[in-house]
Amino acid sequence: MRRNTPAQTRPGAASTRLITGSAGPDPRGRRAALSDLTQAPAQRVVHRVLAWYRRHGRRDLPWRRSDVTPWQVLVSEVMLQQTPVSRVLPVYAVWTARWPTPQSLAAATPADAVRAWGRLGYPRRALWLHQAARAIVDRFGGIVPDEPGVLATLPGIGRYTAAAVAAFAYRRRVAVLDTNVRRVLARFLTGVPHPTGTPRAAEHRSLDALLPKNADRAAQFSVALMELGALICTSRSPGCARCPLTTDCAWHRAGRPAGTRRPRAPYTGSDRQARGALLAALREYPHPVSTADLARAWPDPTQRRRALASLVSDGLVSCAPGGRYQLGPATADAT
DNA sequence: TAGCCGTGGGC
DNA sequence: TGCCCAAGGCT
Repeated sequence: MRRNTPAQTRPGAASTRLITGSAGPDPRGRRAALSDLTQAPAQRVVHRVLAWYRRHGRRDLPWRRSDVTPWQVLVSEVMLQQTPVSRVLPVYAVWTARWPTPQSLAAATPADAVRAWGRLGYPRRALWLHQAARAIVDRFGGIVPDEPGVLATLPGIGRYTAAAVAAFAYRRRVAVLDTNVRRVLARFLTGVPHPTGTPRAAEHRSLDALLPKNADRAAQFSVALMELGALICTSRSPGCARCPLTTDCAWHRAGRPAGTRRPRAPYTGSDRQARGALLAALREYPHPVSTADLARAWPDPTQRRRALASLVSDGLVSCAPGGRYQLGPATADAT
């Protein structure tokens, strides 16, 4: 298998080095390349990315407007997890109009949240957001926390989302390492086209080293880097000709080698598809649904039972009177 | 850590 | 037409 060519390192080069990918021996015996940024100091990278963003990258997205609240930023970040911007926009508009504060969502039922989630995908996020709203009300007086470590204690808020909320809602100087940023840095610094697995500590260190000292500028840089990955340095068809970092990019220098990626499990016929079909049937009606309706949504009885059981286990579905099923978890006072 | 968890648009 | 992908998180 072909290995990527490290960026050229000149002897006696200066000390500005950023490390990315897996530093040290990796499981397959590869040593990560060290990219010498002498020819492209961190400041120049930051400057180029910010200049590109100001001229070409800036999209008018509702969660980027100056009047957004931390709560709205949090909602947008959860919705954007593994979900394209274009599909988030309409659901975000509905959610933020209906539940503009943590208090308002906390006062709703989990079933309302799941129903309003529609077909965004990964519907457990609706439950998590609802639980997060209640936690924010109960534990933080209705104020969205501004510390990444505290944010990450909320359901559905992991390291990325916590950093994003802290940086974008509170202008905290926090490295925001999402899949776009990982791809940009991996390609630029080490020539790896598709970083895989959980982000490594070395990747966080590389991003920290790049991050401007000024908190506001750091947040701008994070948005710009994410945008660069989303619009130019894309996974499938990168627009290197339009990229402000091409001339110093290790991956570009190496001739853009293909790299390898992990195969993903088939979706058609999977339990995931079955769950989705059952949830779609449950969303279709405002009232509890009969087992016959669910059978029409997913005919295979064994898989239907399994999928339904997992949905109930997740709290996305619960039993209703008359052997029917409804959206949302069983309520504590239902008995 | 790997497997699991939705959905629909684009190529 | 399928395959690939999109601002992850949880167990």
